[in-house]
Amino acid sequence: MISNKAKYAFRALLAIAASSDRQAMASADIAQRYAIPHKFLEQILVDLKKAGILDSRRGKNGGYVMLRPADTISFGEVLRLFEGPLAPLPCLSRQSYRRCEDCIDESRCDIRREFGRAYDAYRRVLDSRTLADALDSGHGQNDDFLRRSA
Amino acid sequence: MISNKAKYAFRALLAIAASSDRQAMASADIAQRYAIPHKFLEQILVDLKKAGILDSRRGKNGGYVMLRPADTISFGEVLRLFEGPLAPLPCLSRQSYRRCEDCIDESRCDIRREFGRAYDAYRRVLDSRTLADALDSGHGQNDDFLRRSA
DNA sequence: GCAATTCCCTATTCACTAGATAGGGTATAC
DNA sequence: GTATACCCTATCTAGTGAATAGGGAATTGC
Repeated sequence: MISNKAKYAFRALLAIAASSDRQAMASADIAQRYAIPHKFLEQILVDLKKAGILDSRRGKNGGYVMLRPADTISFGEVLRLFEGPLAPLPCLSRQSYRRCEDCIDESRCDIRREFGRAYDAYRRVLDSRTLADALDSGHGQNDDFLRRSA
Repeated sequence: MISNKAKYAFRALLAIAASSDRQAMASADIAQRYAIPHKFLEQILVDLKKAGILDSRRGKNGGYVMLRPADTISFGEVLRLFEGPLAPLPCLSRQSYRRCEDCIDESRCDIRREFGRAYDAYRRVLDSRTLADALDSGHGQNDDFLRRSA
């Protein structure tokens, strides 16, 4: 199960990406619309800004806007930001590989081989699908007035 | 990342499944061979017995044997035993479905749709590959004298 | 029939993390 | 120059992973 933090991040990102780029979305608005604890959401949005995904404006009419375009941001990237490595075993992570401590021969490990198959399939989807893809698949219905929840 | 508990369970199961069915494997032997804390492993093996996967014999020459054949036990089944639902969202789990609390329309949730794709791919592998498959893929080398680790 | 062996059961500990909550600091627009 | 909204740091709580501890119960071999 993914964390609430990650789930909130996706909700906020999809909301921001789906809105018109001209005006920023305030964290308080997002929080209210999606029933996310405001202070908690603020921390998340700051993380997304530090990661170079969002930009922010302060003061009246301030809020958050996309910094990078939505079709360059994959689900995998966002998920890794909040969950750390997605791999089921440290020895399967490409981005933060770590050897299993008491492993003698990695290339012969049955567990690694089987989880490698599964993880490959999982990762392939998450790293290829972007926020823009997700919005496009929404059957064309713009649900700005609905809560896009999970 | 999967838990140590699950990892230990796989090691033990693969060891038992790979050994000759005639004689039981003692928990202490498995623990020593794979560097698993003995008392911790005992708990795991009892869980596997309660799940109907292993059988046990007490006393001298006692130990554990497979109850169900290795080609009927999928990685998914074992993983669920120790990790609970594998789905990234409660609303995606078939075996223990739970609605997301603040979700208005599940069928329109972008997050659910995208993670559904990824999870399908992941689950498909884990639920189809069995312990026997894993042992068969081991390039024919019987590594009873090696630690099969992860 | 008894002692060694091995499985079995329950409780406890310790560190770590998720998931917030709290409170104020800082920049900006009007 | 004040309201607005982002930003930063600290703290709290419940839950969980990963063991450790200690003894009880069944079985086998002698």
